[in-house]
Amino acid sequence: MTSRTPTDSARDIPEATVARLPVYLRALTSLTEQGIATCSSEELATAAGVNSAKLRKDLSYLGSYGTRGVGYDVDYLRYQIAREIGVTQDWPVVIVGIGNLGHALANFSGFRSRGFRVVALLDADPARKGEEVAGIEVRPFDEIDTIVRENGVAIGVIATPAHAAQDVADRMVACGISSILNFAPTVLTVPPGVDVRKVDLSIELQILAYHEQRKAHGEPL
Amino acid sequence: MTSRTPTDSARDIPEATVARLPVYLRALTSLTEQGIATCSSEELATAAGVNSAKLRKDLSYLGSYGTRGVGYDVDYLRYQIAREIGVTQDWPVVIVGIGNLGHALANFSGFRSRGFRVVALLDADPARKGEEVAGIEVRPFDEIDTIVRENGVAIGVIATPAHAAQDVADRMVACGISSILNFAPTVLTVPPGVDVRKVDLSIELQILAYHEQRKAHGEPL
DNA sequence: TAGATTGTTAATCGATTAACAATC
DNA sequence: TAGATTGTTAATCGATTAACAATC
Repeated sequence: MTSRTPTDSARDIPEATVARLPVYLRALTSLTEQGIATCSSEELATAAGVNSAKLRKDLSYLGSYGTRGVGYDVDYLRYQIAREIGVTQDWPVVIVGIGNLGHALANFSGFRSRGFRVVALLDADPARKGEEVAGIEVRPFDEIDTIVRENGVAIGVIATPAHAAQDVADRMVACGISSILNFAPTVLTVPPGVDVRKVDLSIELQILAYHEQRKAHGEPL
Repeated sequence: MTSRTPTDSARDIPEATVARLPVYLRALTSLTEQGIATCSSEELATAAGVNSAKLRKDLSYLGSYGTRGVGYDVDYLRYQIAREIGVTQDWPVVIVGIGNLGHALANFSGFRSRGFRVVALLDADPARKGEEVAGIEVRPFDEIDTIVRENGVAIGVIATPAHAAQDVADRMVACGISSILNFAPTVLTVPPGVDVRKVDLSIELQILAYHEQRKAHGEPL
């Protein structure tokens, strides 16, 4: 860390570390459920699937939440990481595109338990209005402005076909959403200040295929 | 590139590059569909959402498939990348866990068009035997050994609840699968030589939440 | 105190980027 | 030839890792 004042509690956390914090959070939750109150960096690292040097380095960006010679208090560390990520309160989320994938996302129970709350399901097809999925009413896409404003939505999920995704993203940005999780297999263009993350099934499979192909040809591991 | 013999056509492609090749592939397909036969690194980079220096560096690991002063032949480059990734033939794939997500995956049309073929849908619940999803019969999980052997399956997709995922992975590995795409929110332990990639909705959302939280607090972008 | 384990340092490794020589 | 654009170099930046001093 270069410089820190007491007020800006934690700055400059590397992206690679940010991406692992949710993994640590989950591992800690799992330890709590097993009734484990204290753990070493070695134990937590194993539960999270990383090595302990990386874990300690990552945690060092947040502060000093362990005790030398002892380890970490599971609940305390869990809370500190949750606070750092920002999931001590719920984030309202909208899902756009209620096809097969949208259905699956709406029904995903991990949402609620991990700091997110689906406030609306939106679909471009007006005929679907009033339909209910996972106890949430499907509403017309045009209502997005109202819904975002009324609920203070900052995060949007795109589960539409590829051809519709850019328009949906534009509309999301226009009504104030500044973080987008995109499941549509297309590159989105958004203004600076808007974060986009993508989840792409066929890209993941192709990465596996690349390595698989090399295994098959007798390459060294 | 350190050293290459004529026979080992392309070695030592960095992981970061491998992860982007599918993105280039998609961008090239899209250019073809637009009737564009030739493109510069700048144009392709824009379509893929990266900068042109990175694109050229990435392509340089595969070989020299462009023409200085001219650019790339879209179809030719597309084929070369597809060959490098290994998606010039179809890869047989099994999906385990036919809940909401499994349904969505089974119906995902991008599978077929991008080098993969779902040969079986497997579910632990014997009552679901005979059910049909996306024109594919749901079969009991126990038949996995037969199915993998008969179809030469190397890639498995796990779409089960978290608590079942490790058992499914063990069973996949036991019958010869060496690449796993895991949608269950849990860390999988597998032997060396087996590749696992994970897709995790709540982790992606938490990464967005972290950045969103900082925006809200007036941090610089 | 002795043993254990954190938090940090410093070295290494890998990825990105800008610039430009090569060359169509 | 002149203009355009690739493929490569080298510098920079960020991530990982091992080792260990600090300290409970």
